[in-house]
Amino acid sequence: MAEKRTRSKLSAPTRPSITLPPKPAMDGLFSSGLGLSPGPMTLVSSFFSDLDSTENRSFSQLLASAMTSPGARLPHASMDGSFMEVGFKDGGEKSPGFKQNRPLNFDSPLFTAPTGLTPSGLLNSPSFFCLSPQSPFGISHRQALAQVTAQAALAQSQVHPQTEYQALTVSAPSESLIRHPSFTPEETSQLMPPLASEPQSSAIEYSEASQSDRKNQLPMAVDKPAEDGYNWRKYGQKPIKGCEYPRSYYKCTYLNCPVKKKVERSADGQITEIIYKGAHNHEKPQPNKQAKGGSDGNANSQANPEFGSQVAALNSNKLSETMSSHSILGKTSESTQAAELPGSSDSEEGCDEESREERDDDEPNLKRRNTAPEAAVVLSHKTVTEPKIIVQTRSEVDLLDDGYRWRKYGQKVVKGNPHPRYNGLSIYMFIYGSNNGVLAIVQSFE
DNA sequence: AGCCTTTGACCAGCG
DNA sequence: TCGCTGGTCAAAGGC
Repeated sequence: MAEKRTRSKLSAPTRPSITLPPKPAMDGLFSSGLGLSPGPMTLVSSFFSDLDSTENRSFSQLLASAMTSPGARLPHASMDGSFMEVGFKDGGEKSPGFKQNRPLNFDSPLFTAPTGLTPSGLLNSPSFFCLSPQSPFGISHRQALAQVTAQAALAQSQVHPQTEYQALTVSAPSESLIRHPSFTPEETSQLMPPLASEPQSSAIEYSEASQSDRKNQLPMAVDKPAEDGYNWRKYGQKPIKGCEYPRSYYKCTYLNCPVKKKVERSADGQITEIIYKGAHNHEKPQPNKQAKGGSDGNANSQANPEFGSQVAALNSNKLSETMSSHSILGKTSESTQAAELPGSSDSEEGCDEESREERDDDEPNLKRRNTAPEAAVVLSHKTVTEPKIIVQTRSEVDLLDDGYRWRKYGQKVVKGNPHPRYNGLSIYMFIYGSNNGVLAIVQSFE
């Protein structure tokens, strides 16, 4: 193959120079030295302002309407009141330059979120639309297990002093978690026992392991990736237009394992997105069987810039600063333009929160989460933004049928997505506990 | 020696 | 057809 290549073109493609293309104004916002990066739910709020360009509905209304949309049907359609316990403190602060920044009514107590982040930014974030609608992505079952474990540890930390929380945050995998369709509810619940009860062994294990890792990682190993339990080998990287850091490509090093992942970083070097593709066909390697370099799951992590940078960032930033949703950074204008903002047709029907709450009570089988979320964006007053994980599922049903509550609150059409029905990126809010939420971003394909 | 990252090149898809 | 971009390969070198 190499011969073939050498025979063909000799002219290497010109590497795109970083000439600062018209990046979304959001980027400027977040890198403008505000100090406090926007929180994930601010993204959400702005996203709805985009979705609904003709009406001035409140965020909760949008949530409610989206809730009843066909594409967002909840198999156990119900919402517990805890969802409403979370106050959305963002006053509708939006990113300048966003296409449509209609003010929203954020009086409705939906989320707690740091200010300055717009959901539109999330949806328009560079990485958000970098997904290829053609390839069937899917975070592997075991991968998700590992991530859930890690995220559980993170959640545990939320009840501890901030310093410890930060430490755990650093130790947590940079891959934040997302609801994964391959999880059975039983498995998930096993991993996520009630926070108030006994500590999660898995989480503790992870925490302990990562503590030792921290000792090695924090001071020096800036480039070390975080752990997801698997060994990865970097097989390529590509510069991203307008982004200082390239996108990196990793393969699972297990023999014949097809799993790959892409890692993208924001302009400040923090991981913005991790996209898994495929499912592992093997057990997660034992810690002592993982390649040296170790617990981070990236066997040879001596120079892995993506993960370590986040560690460094988390280590150097104050907690409030780490709340920034770097998952929205680094977007190129092109990829932003690649997505349109249709009025979410399935958000038309209204559905009030109260009725959902009632349904929730009628759905004893619906799992109620009191523990850490396992998704990309964790919302609470001690939220730390993790890089966004995007999972491509076969359809939204895969997500919605996993036994947990998901509320669809947004959808965007992805250009060229052939999926006849789910032709866009869907965003789900996972409802659990009292003051946390999980953001799941699903791209349908087929 | 083995496994990794780096890096330039190749290929396909798309507009 | 051309240029751009995403994804991948594989040689080279490092640890």
